[in-house]
Amino acid sequence: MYEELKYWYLRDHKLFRVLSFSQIKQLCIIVGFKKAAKGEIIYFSDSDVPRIFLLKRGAIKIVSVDADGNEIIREIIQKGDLFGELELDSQKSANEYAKVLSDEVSICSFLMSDFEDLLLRHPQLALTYTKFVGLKMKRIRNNYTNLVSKDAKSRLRQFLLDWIEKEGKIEGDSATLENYLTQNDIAQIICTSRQTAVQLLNELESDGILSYSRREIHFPKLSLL
Amino acid sequence: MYEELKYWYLRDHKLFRVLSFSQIKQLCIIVGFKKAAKGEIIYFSDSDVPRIFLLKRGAIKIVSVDADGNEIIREIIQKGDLFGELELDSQKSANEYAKVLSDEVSICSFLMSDFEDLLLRHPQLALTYTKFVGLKMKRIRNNYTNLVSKDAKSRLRQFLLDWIEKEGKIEGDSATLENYLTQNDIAQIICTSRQTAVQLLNELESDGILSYSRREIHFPKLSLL
DNA sequence: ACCGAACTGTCAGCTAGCCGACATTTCTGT
DNA sequence: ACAGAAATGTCGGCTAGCTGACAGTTCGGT
Repeated sequence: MYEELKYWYLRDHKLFRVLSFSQIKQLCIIVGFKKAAKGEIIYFSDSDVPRIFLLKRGAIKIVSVDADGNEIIREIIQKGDLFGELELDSQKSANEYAKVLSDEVSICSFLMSDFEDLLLRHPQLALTYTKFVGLKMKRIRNNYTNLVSKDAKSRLRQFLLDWIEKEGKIEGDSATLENYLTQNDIAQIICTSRQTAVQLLNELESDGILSYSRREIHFPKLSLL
Repeated sequence: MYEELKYWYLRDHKLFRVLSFSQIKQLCIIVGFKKAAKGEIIYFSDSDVPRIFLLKRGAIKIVSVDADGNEIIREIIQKGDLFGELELDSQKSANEYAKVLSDEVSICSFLMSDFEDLLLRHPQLALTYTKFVGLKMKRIRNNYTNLVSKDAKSRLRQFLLDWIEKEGKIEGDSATLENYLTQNDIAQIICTSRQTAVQLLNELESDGILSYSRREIHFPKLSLL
């Protein structure tokens, strides 16, 4: 992989903004790079050394298999997100893997040990990283609260709002999402059954709040959501 | 506050173990210290500067008030735990406060800015702290998973096991917990109603798994849980 | 020793949402 | 172009657990 490319991959991630131009150039911690197509499964926990991944393009879901063999969605990773053992504790969670959702993804990775060294050499980066992880924690905790105190419909609305905020193409008061999730995925994310999710989506549709298709979801009036 | 005391307060926290004897002595970042009795409410978010707190003795719960005015338990903080704006993002969560659960608590605090400086000067500490926050995130995520996939009874069992692991006096195959929680608290922690929690506790009691009283919970045979 | 407040215990009715079963539509590979 | 697979829709029965209502118990303060 060209040094030049590595540079850019790190450069435009907000985590590394605290580093100077030349510092980034010296990094060279990226060791892996791969592409994968829709539906492919990536076992990132079975590589012998712990890694941290950076999703450059597309979207994937992290799923784990419970005792009964059901897939449960742990997390949706989107363009620009870091994933893997962010906790830096190298203890691999068994039977967890990633599944590609969008048509194509690009992922690059670096070794956790390299990353740790980097944090040690750049305390400011370590601080930023901690805040980064903290933010993630906050988001998880928010979901948790929603799950407890809101019903399925509110959770769906909230999820859609979050999604729009992250990836929506907004034009005035309307917005469009490229829909790489199945209704089953959506159901799992908002922690409900597929049947309930379908029903809720259709309710929103007949209320004129959105129009749903396999390819995209359109919101004619954002303020309604 | 005596320097000597400050020293010891930090010294025996696992987070600061990476620092050398003399490094700790130089810290002096502790700026506040207070005691409080059962039932007292501590607003830690209204102090003008963001702080991080260390609970030296006792137990408290972090609660926040939702839109309808209900208290919801965010977190139980026990002896030795850090709390406050661990994410280091200084953005105060409105209407969140702490309530003392045990008979008495001792809390010391330091300024977030001091702590950040400290992390910058000691990269190794920053790394440890990051892992620390990461661990917390992992625990929250686990609860989340339990909430989704397990029923109330399993969640209660899991909670009791966790509690025993943290604070139980274990003797052979039996264990005892000092019970500073009301059944209402327990209910909220495992995300169910008080009535359901009562029922479940009584079920466990008539199964001979535990004996519950306001003061303590005793488990005659841990293996049953 | 007493009173009020907080906590604990129990019951019955109700409902959000799960689950299984099935029909229909859309996509994908050959 | 076609078959099979995957995704989407729809229905009705069922149940875990919520809610309200109330009674009994324990605790802390005066």
